[in-house]
Amino acid sequence: MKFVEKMKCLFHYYPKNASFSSFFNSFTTHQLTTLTAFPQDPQILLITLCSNGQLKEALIEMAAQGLEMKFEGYDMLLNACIKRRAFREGQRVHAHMIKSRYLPPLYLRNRLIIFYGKCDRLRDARNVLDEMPEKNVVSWTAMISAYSQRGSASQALDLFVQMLRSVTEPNEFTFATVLSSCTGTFGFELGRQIHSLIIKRTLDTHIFVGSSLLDMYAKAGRIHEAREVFESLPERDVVSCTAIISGYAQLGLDAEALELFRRLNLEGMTSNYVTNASVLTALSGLAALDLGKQVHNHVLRCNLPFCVVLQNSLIDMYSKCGNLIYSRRVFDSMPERTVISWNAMLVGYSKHGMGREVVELYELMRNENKIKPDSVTVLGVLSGCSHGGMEDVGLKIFDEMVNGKDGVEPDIEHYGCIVDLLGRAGRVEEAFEFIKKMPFEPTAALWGSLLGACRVHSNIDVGEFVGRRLLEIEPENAGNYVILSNLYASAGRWEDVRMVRDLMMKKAVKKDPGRSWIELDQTLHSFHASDRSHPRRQEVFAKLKELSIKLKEAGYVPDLSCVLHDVDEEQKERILLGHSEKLALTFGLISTSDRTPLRVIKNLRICVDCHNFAKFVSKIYLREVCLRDKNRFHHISKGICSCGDYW
DNA sequence: GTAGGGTTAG
Repeated sequence: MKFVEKMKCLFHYYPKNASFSSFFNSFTTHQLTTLTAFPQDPQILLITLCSNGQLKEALIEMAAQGLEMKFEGYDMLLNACIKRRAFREGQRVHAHMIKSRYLPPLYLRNRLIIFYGKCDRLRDARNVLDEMPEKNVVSWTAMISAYSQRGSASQALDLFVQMLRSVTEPNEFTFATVLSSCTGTFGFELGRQIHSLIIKRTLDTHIFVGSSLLDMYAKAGRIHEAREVFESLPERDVVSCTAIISGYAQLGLDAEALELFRRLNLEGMTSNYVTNASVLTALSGLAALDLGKQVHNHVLRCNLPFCVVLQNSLIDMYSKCGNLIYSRRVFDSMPERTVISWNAMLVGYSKHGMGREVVELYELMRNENKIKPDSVTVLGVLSGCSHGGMEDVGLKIFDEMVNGKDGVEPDIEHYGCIVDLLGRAGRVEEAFEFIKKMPFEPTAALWGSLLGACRVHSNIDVGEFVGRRLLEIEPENAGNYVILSNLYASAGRWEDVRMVRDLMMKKAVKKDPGRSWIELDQTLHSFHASDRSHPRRQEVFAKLKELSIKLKEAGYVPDLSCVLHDVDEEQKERILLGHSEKLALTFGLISTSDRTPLRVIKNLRICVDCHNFAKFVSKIYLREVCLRDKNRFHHISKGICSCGDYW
């Protein structure tokens, strides 16, 4: 009894504006259990019930206490509801306050905002804020945070601006929160102004504010500014390090992300699952399978919590490194999956041209009926049907989507998949009609996909129309000129071939430099066209010469139409032989033992000649070649490619 | 009491 008396005394003197829950959390479970064994002060009973997680009983007690309910009781109840995200229960507590005409102090109103925010009830949270006779920095920040975490960036920014006009000054919590909503053109402009404000208050080296700031710059594509903020931080922690690594990775600066990850590890950075998920994104981009496996091992060894996000990253990494068996193994082992897990697996099959597996998995997803498909799901399925030669299934799924069966709103990308699908199947005219009837303005990418189909199926009428249209709306894209010129060449229209080439020279079209690479023993060997920088370049070029002769004897004919430079044939052949994917492939041949499969990655689409070259290599040297280009995987074996020569 | 980084697609 002594203990109970002592506690009652403590309650009495406990400061009224302080959190009661924190006071009570300092008691051990044993002490709390002891308490329940004694005749109760109603207030103590309520507190004990909340601490034991007996929310239902606590609500009954609240009803019984009626007008006697006090600050401490409400505080405990709300605290329990926030912890458990118990919306209905919390709502009853709020209703009880109103019914008893209890006027909650500022602190409790703030707790209500936090409670509603965590339960996704933004409208309710906002009502509490709007009805407050006075607000402090916590009230504003809690509401801004609620908006920002629910993805309502513009509302978060609006409220922040409103706060600046009020008497309350933002603090480091507010800045760290609001910066995470500074995305898009407008958000970024405001973010810059906030940055100046932060500098004025010498808050720019605050670790929370700083990481939020650097993340904002990175997401706006300003990686140098992000790096500057990162370097100016007086101390670093796992979040700021992860923010900068993921900044690089998300911009496709995979090598830089990896480099930084390695350096920070050497400096003693502790990584967590977010860091590892981010570095896996970079490794996916690089197709660095050995390094990816290393991260996987590391995660297992360190007993990092194996959360869905990390597993999703692993699925994606293995699939982008060409190892779908491993992807599926991770997928199958997951106790819980999100829509992203399904999407990553579906997109994996799709990029490998495995249409049947895509459709099977999609059916499994729908039969399980646990996770709802989203826009990316359908995109993966449609493109999987297209790449996997399952036109009818794809069209059926698209129809269902348009009729609202999936609950997914079709957008221009989905229409693009159908254009691709029809074009691939040789139904070029139909694809053309489909575009004309779309409820969207066709994009350059969409016309581009139709132009590709026109070339493969030699449809000069549609192709000429589409090609000229494309040169108008996207004159800087070299790829369009190449395809149109190929199309004219296939029809023997040499005048037009010359015209397209001249036009291309005149418009000074810059082409993305092609790059290919191959991973050997955890090292990436990268090549660009006619690259002479690799330490083993002489061996590579010697082998390439040998290959050229050997392959020609076997029937390989260089496709000179892939070279648009106005040079003689001999030189064209030399240019063609210097393509980066041929260099990487040749390097793989001389650096690995017989029959080892070769995995080559190219940053752009593979050219027709290199594709053909790889097919001959696979046949003559009995090698399996797995080639990842910008669009998809090519599994080449015994002279045959999984893409069916259409990509 | 309020705070920063993450996974698919493009």
